[in-house]
Amino acid sequence: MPRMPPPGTELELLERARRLAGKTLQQLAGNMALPVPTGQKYAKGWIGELMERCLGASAATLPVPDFREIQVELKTLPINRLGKPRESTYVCTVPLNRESFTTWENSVVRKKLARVLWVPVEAAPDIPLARRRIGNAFIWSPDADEERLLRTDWQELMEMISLGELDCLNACFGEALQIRPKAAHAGARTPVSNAAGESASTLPRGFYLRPAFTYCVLQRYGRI
DNA sequence: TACTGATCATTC
DNA sequence: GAATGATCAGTA
Repeated sequence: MPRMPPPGTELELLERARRLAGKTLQQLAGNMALPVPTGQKYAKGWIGELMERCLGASAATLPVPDFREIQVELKTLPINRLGKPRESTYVCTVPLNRESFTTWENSVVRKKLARVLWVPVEAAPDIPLARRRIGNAFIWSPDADEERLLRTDWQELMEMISLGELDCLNACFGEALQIRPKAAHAGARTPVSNAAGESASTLPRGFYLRPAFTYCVLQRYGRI
């Protein structure tokens, strides 16, 4: 499987990403000698994996930043014809064990979002996967307002979990950050410690950034 | 049309 | 089974 070596610096990563701007997924896959999937229902995550290979991400499947050498996380962002994100952005799984409860400063969400390479990708439903183009990538860190928003949401959501209110926690909570199921199917279960400290099991959840938040990031930093 | 809850592929 | 990468699809 072809894969670029990891970038040594942020600048090198950014230059690599910028060279991909305007290219189609077909062109990129062709360079890497990979087939473009047919049928988008079965291609979830393919664009992300393609970009990892093209840019030299090194930490696939590990709960650490994609570019571990320079501590940068890679996120592709599907953009519709209006330049708005078409989907929410998955951040990480939600810790449900008391042992993993921590402060915002030490949270995985904050670590993952501290430094992100956003790669906008054209994603109108009527454009076939092969013809979708890569946009102008940029490296982002939350500014004071964004960080405050994320911290407030994170603290509210984690407080509900630590109070044992997981059952009434749905995707409606959180202004920028929300919690939604993150599982192979609705029957999946993961261990959870409840309010009484007893162990139980529940559907695995993930933290996601709402499209409205990533849209603001796009407007502050980027353009397609 | 946007949003929530559900789901799909791959890898370890 | 659980982590990664996400998008699908029903419905409000």
